[in-house]
Amino acid sequence: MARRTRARRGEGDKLRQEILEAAHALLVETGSQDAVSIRAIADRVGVTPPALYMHFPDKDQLFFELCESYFQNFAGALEDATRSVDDPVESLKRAGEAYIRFALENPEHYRVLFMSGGGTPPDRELTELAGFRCFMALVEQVQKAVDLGKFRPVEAFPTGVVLWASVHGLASLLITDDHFPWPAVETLIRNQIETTIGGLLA
Amino acid sequence: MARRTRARRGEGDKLRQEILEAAHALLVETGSQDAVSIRAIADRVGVTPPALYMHFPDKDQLFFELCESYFQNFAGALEDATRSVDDPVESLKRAGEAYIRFALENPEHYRVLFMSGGGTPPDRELTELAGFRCFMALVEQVQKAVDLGKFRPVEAFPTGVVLWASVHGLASLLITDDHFPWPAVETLIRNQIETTIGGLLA
DNA sequence: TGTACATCAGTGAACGCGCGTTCACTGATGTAC
DNA sequence: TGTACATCAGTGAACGCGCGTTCACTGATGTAC
Repeated sequence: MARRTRARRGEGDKLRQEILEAAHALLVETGSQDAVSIRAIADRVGVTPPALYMHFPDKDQLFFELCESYFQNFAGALEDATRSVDDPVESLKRAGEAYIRFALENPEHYRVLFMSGGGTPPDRELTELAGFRCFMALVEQVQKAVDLGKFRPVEAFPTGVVLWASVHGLASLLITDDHFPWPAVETLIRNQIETTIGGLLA
Repeated sequence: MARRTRARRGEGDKLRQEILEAAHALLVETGSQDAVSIRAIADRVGVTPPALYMHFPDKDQLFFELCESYFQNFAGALEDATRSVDDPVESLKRAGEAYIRFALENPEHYRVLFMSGGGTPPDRELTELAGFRCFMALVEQVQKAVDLGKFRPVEAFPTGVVLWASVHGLASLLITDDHFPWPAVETLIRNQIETTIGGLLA
């Protein structure tokens, strides 16, 4: 195990940051929160396991903070994709595309955020609250599309679920099934979004 | 730990069956293959852990057999739903509905079969081969719908992916997110299938 | 029918492993005089 | 400027745990004579 030079008085946050980065790297390598151990993180940073407890009360809290940052990335990606897009239908298409692309570019983040099932209690709350806000933005766009007469007069909330399920379905299948003979990803993304949106057009 | 009476000479299969049933029950309770230990299975059956090795070479093989039976149930449910349905569009709708219902009624089976990510090597092969056959049946129906002029002239294989992703998306979201304020499941299933199929109609 | 024996399903103890977390401690860093 | 001291980031050893798997064994079951 490589020794690291001890932090100066004010530099406690440096190790804290390194711990989060190491945890992130290991999560990417193993693909599962359970498979990343406190000991492995400490080893990666070059520190003994108890040192982590100077910065995090326990393992759950450590991963909770990691999730928090993942979710910010995710929400940011969606926002970037739809910023200054007025047409709600176009906005939904771009959000859907950005959603799937984020999942494919950050499969481990996506897995933790949306496919991890149980998860630890604090994680769940976070994902649910922040995720719910993202979802409601989607519902708003659906309502707008209905009001403008571009969509059939569907109920906005359940229709939001249809769209979410559609993009989540493609993203999670692609992440999970490595060996399936997938057609070109670009084609799949386009088909998925065009078909689903197409089913809603007036 | 409750003692069980030792099996008669020819009754080795009885314990074997009990082991599979206990493993299944524990999988349903914990929701994850990793969380079910050899020791817990043995305990549930009323036998010591090494006894399991009389019937299975290792833990992976045990769960592989479990998966195998799950997949038979799944494929059977799809077949039952589409038997003697001639119209390919109707067949696709029924298969989609049966798919989602199977997932919701057997969330642990579904999780193991389609959401478990890595999984053990033998499991993967099985799911991929048997799953691929189910998928190709779906693709056939799509092609038939195109040939009959009921669907737009889409490519059958990538369109099969759209349909699969759509039902998988709803099923896996419902299984994963217990706390989301889901509208009525019946509504969600209907919307998901009608919208996606609707996007393909000629 | 009665007894000696072979079979083999299941046992009990142990293996080495990695885990999250605790606790008393050390020793470089910074401070007060 | 030099020295004694307080701080506190990080250490080393240990805790109790559950895991999959192994191995020599036991003892009821069934068989051969």
